[in-house]
Amino acid sequence: MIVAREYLQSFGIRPSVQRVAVMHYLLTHRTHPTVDEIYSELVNEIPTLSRTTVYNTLHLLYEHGAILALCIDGVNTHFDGYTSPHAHFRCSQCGKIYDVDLDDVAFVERNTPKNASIVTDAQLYYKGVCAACANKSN
Amino acid sequence: MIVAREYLQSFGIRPSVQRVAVMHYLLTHRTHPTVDEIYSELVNEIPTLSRTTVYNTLHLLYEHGAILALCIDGVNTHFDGYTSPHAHFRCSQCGKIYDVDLDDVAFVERNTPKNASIVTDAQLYYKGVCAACANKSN
DNA sequence: AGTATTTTTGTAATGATTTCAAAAACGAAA
DNA sequence: TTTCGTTTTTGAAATCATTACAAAAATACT
Repeated sequence: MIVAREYLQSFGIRPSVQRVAVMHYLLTHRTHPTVDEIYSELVNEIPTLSRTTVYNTLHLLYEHGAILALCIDGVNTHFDGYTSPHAHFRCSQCGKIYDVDLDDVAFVERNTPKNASIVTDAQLYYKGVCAACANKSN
Repeated sequence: MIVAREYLQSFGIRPSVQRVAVMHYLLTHRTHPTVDEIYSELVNEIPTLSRTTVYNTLHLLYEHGAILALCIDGVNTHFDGYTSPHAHFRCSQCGKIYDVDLDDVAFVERNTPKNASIVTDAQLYYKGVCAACANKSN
């Protein structure tokens, strides 16, 4: 948790118990969880935790650039504590979201829209069926 | 409308009045509209049109690969009748979604996830503030 | 025409997210 | 450490996009 606390402070975010817990969860779980997945886990260690606080916190972290927000399945927003440039792949069968390495990390930046005055975010995602699910259904 | 009708048939989609109207709208409006924007326009020419039909139709068109579905603002799904490889840029100020050309169209395909058995869709999007909005607020 | 199939429609339900105001926690100053 | 102002958290209620569903309408087939 010490890491999460300092990480938050490096973004100028006050490290409340709830914020540290959310940030810590994202730094230690590379599963791209939803609000509800985060809430359901953390409410065990913080019984008074409110879903709204999780929403508020994720919003705050996102605004400060401390986490990524993935709009990929059209239903839930998924969150990622790993902010280095990479893409995502969502399996429509199992719903898992995988990280995808890029052969040319500068590509996204190089193609920044010409009419953009500020760019705050860029995401590349793939959808399909993962190898694990393809094997199962054979 | 003749173009939309034939376009649908080329995907093996039965060209009902409603489907042709939706497809025609997307082929003639490069604005990445939402379900509601499409519905509100088309209900003028098809007074009995139902929102559910627009949902059904867009779903069908998407499943057949006739249109793109953009999950970019976390609230509404936006649709695009222009399916050639390109990225998108959403201005968080005005909400407009712009098309973005890519300097290397093969990039996305080249970085297809290694653990993907099937890839059905790939999207690259940017978020930020467009030049038009940046000028206004100065 | 008559029947089976597909498509459309409208209403009701679902469920993620936001709103909002009160309560609690925190920080600074004395 | 008390007090006061500010920030944060909380929970209930509201919002709103999307889905479920079953009846009605349109279409295809014989």
